This record gives sequence, structure tokens and C-alpha cells, in this order.
Amino acid sequence: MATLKDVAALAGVSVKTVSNVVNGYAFVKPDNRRRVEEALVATGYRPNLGARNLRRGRTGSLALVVPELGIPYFAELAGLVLRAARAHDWNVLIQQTLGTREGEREALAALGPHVVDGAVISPEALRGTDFAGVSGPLVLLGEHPLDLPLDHVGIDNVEAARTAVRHLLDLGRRRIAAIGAHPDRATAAQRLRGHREALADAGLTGPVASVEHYHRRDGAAAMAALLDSPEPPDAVFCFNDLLAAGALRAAADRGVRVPGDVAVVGFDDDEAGAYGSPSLTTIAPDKAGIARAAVDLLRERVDGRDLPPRRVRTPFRLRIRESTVG
Amino acid sequence: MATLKDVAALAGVSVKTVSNVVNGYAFVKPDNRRRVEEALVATGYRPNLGARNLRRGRTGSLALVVPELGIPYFAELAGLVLRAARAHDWNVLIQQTLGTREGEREALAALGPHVVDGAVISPEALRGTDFAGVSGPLVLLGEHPLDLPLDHVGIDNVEAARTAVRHLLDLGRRRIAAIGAHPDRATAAQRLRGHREALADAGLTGPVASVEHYHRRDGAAAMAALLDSPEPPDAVFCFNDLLAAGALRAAADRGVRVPGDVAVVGFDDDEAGAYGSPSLTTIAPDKAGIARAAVDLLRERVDGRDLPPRRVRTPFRLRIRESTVG
DNA sequence: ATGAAAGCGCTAACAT
DNA sequence: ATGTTAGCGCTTTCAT
Repeated sequence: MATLKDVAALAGVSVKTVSNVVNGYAFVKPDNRRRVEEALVATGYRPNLGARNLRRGRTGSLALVVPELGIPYFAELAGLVLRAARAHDWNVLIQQTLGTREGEREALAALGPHVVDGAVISPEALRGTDFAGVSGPLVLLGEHPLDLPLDHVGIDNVEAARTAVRHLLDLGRRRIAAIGAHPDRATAAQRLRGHREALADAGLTGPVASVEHYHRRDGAAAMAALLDSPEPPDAVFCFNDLLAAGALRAAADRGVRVPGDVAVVGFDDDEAGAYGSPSLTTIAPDKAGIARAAVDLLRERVDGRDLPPRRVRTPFRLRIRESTVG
Repeated sequence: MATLKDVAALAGVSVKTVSNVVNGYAFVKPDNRRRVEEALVATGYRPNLGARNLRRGRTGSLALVVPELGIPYFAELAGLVLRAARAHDWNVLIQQTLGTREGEREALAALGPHVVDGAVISPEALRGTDFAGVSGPLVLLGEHPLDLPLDHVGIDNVEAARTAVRHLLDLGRRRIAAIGAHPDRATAAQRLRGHREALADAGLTGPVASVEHYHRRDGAAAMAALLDSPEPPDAVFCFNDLLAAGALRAAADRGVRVPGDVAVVGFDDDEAGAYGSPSLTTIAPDKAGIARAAVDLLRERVDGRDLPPRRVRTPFRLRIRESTVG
């Protein structure tokens, strides 16, 4: 692999001049420029980004930390972050945490200093203290009770959950369950609160099912238990579309009709939900907006502006489909 | 950020000794070791990986190049590659190509030399000549007619497609369509060939639908056209589960029963297919095996062994579900 | 406008 | 066992 020095030798100039040409510096004698450019192609020179970054003190990469790429919401989000990052000439390095605090701490540790310019992280179970040793700029996805001087971007989960449950109430449903409670996930607490508040406004309460993971399997198990209970619900609000997919399947397995016997609402707007039978009513966050905002925020931080922590609240909408208005 | 030099100064030793401690070199005087370790924690020292890699001539990262993370198969595969790479202390940098030749060439170019130690790439439309300027070790996912001295890992697509179509024939279906033909995708050609051959063995032929993308939308459109044709098929083999999901939806929209009127087989074994109604019969590749093999192969190449190009053929199985044997 | 040389933080060869 | 030093490839003063 040719280095600047090789090129300089071939062109008969100093490395400085070659560097100037490579970096588009304007004032290079035309004759030298030509010779350098020829040497550049002759050697097939490609800059060593590692060396350049070492010198510049930047890495050219950012980290994206998510629970799991197997969860469609995060896969889609990751794709959008990749796209947004490319606009800033950033490479993206992805880490999976599996949604555990341990995994999240490991991820934070693994990308110690100098490996990325900053990180976009979607924490599930992190405590404030876990951020102590963190090096670079950080943007948090989702709302968190963590009172840290960090940028956040995400939707209003409480309001979104309220919207979902109100939709069910408007449809005349009265026994509305929630599936997805989790002891130490911040978003779960918020969505649960939205569920509780919307019901309270109507003078109601509803059963709550906890899950260990946000996977289809867990949604199916929770739904099965709910349907087999003495007082089965006439509607279910699931905290993500995977849980909802499992719930739909459990209903089908029992011959329970959706939405006839029980209406189902999800959260995330995975494309799979739009194509299933019945198609899934869901809360649709603006994922592209989230990805873009997160990367832009990170860029500003990395550029060193000394800004106060910001919270960007992205919009969402309720997409009504067959699982509630078949 | 503390450097080796800072630590050395604080501990009153040379950088070499600190480096020895940091790198777990055995022979350090206990007293010095203790002092260095104290200085290490006192300064909160974290090695500058960029500098270390510059020196070692490695980057500590590998690239994974896939069409799109929005496609569940690639999202899941990416998650598995992430996991496999962690076992080798590799960070993974993901690039999306959107399945176009242009995107694939850009991805190859973007990760010029020095940014990754090597790449795992899942090419769709790449020609042999596009690999000319590639720097490091490369492992190709899927089988490709490209006659390049590169490692490949993937399943036998022709045989897998044959298996899918034979299953349909065994069920008594006689008009078996294929959805997913594409002019310049290597895997499409292979699956098409399997379809054709299995039918030919039974003295049959079947309609073939081309698609532009491998998305649900395209599957739905293709299925709609097939069902509306003068001689609708009694079975459909889709080249991935997304196309199959679209096909199932199109059938449902027309009141066509699956598998009663038309049986559907997919490819990839996305988990969504197992939970849908009807659940989807599909070809299930060993994704974890593919991810592991690819990363292991890359590791050997990076370690500089001068090996001949290898092809690892990973197993697959047919998962029979409701969409063919309701 | 360009060259010489220092230095980013680290590892490894060499010396002691 | 540990210190000294060169050098990975690049950018950037500082001269000229």
C-alpha cells in the first residue's frame, strides 16, 4: 500500500505538497499538482484513515447501540441511522445489548475512547451511574428518567399510549389489557402510565401482563393467559408490534376473533403488521425523523459546540387497521 | 484523556513498563506493577485504539455489507455476525447497498484500506470486475458465479428451491408459480433454476413472476397478477419470506384460501412467518452457522494464512407450516 | 508555494 | 526487568 512518502518520492516533491493536493489545498504550483496527481494514480494511493484520524483526533465512526437487530423496529431504525450517518461521512459501528443492563454497560465500555466520535444509544435498563465512565458525546434514544446532561430524542410515550387506549375506548371496549410491563425498562413504565391514565379518565382499570422480553413468544404467552383468565379482555394494547404479533397468533390459536372478540393495538409500526391478517393497528413513530435528529444532534456535539442538553420530541400517529376496526 | 506517558510519569517508570503491564506482559517487578496499576486507575487510563492499531497495522473492525437492514433476513444475519465478531474482539461496521450494483460498489470503495481488517459481503448484483480495487480480505455470502479467488459461504440455492417445489408437488399441486425472478441477482437465478428443474422432473412448467425488489409490496403485486390471470396457480414458491408475506396478503384480500386454493412457500424462515395466520412454510437456512463460518473464514484470512479460496456450504431445512398443510 | 521536522499514542526492537 | 528510541502514516507548525 502506497504512502504519502512513496507518492512524494515518485513525484519529486515533499510529503507536504502531496498532502496539500490530497486535501484539496488551493495553492499548489500547477506543474507540481500535475506531477503529484500522476503519482497518485500511478501508485494507487489511498490515505490511511487510521493515521489521519490519529492525527486529527477523530475516528470517522459513530456507534449505534441497540438491544437487538432481530427486533424489526431496531433493525429499521439502524438502517435509517446508517443512511443519516452517511450524509455526515460517518461509518456506523453497531453494538447489541440484548436489552440487559449488563449488555448495555459492556457496549459502553467496549467503545471506549478513540474508537468512535460519539454514540447513539437506545438504553433499556441503564442507570444513571452507568454513564460515569463514558467518554464521548452521547445521544439517547427514547425518554429516560435519567437526569443526565445528555441529548434525548424520542416520542412522548405516555401520550402515545394514551392515544392507543383512547382509540380502544372510543370503539366501545371496556376491558382493555396492557401487555409489556417490565420492571426496569423506562419505556415500559411510560406506556403503562399512558394505559393507566387513559383508563382512569374513563373510570376504568385494566389487567396488565408483564413480559421478560419484547418478542413474539412473550406476546403469545401473555395473550394466552389473558384469554384463559376468568375475565378475558375485549381489547389489548401491546407495547410493541412483536408482542402484538404473538397476541394475534394466540387469539387465532384459540379461535378468538380479532377484532370481533378482542381488538389489538401494537406499537412501532413494523411493516409486517400492515401485511398480516388481520393487519395491525399500531402507534407509528417517525423513525426516519428520530434517526436524522439523533445523528444531527451528535454531529453538533462532536463539532464541539458547548450546548445545553436538548430533548427532541418526534411526532407519532395512530395507524388504524383491521385489528381494531375489522 | 490520559496517555501512556502520563501514566508512566505518575508511576515513575518508563512507558515500556506501563505498556507491559497494560498488555499483560508477565515479567514486571511486583513493586513496579503495583505502582503502575495505581497510576492506571488514578488517571483513568484507556488505551487509544487508533494509535495501537496504527502501530499494529490492524483496525479492530470488520465491515458487513448487506442490501438492507429493513429486510428481516439481513437484520437477523447482521445480529448474528455481530455476535460472532465479538468472539474475535472485532467491532462491526455495517453498510447498506440497497441491493444495487452502484450501492455495492460504493460500499466497497467507502471501506478503502485501513478502515477495516476485512469484510463480509452479501452481494446481489456485483460483477467480477467490481472487485478489482478491493483492498483487504473478503468473504462472500451466498453463491456466486463470480469466478474470483474469494471465500464463499452459503446454502445450495438450487437444491433448496428444488426441495420447496418438490414439497408442493408431493402435496398434489400441479400449477406451481415462482415469485422473485430478477435480471441480475445471482440467488434469483439459482432459485429459479431449482424451480424449473423440480417441475421439469415432473413433466411440468409453471409461471414465473419477476420483481424489482424483494419486499412485501412486490410479493403482493405479483401474487395479485397471478391470481387474476386466466390460469391461476394452485401453489406459489416465493424467493423470500417478504414476498411470501405480500403474497399471503394478496390472497387474503381476494378471498383466496391458503392453502386450500393456493399453497405458499417462502424462503429465509423469518420469525414473522411462524406467527402469521396462516403460518408460513419456508426454507430455513442455518443463519447462525452462516454468520459464524463467515467470520471464522475472515479471521483466518486476516491472520494471513495463505489459503486457497474455500466454499463453505451450510445446511438448510424445509419448515412445513400451515401455508401448505393447513 | 513548498520543504523540514515535530508529534498524534502506541508497540517493538534494541540496549542495558 | 526496564529504559530508550524509532516509527506506524498522517497533518501541521515553522521556516524559507
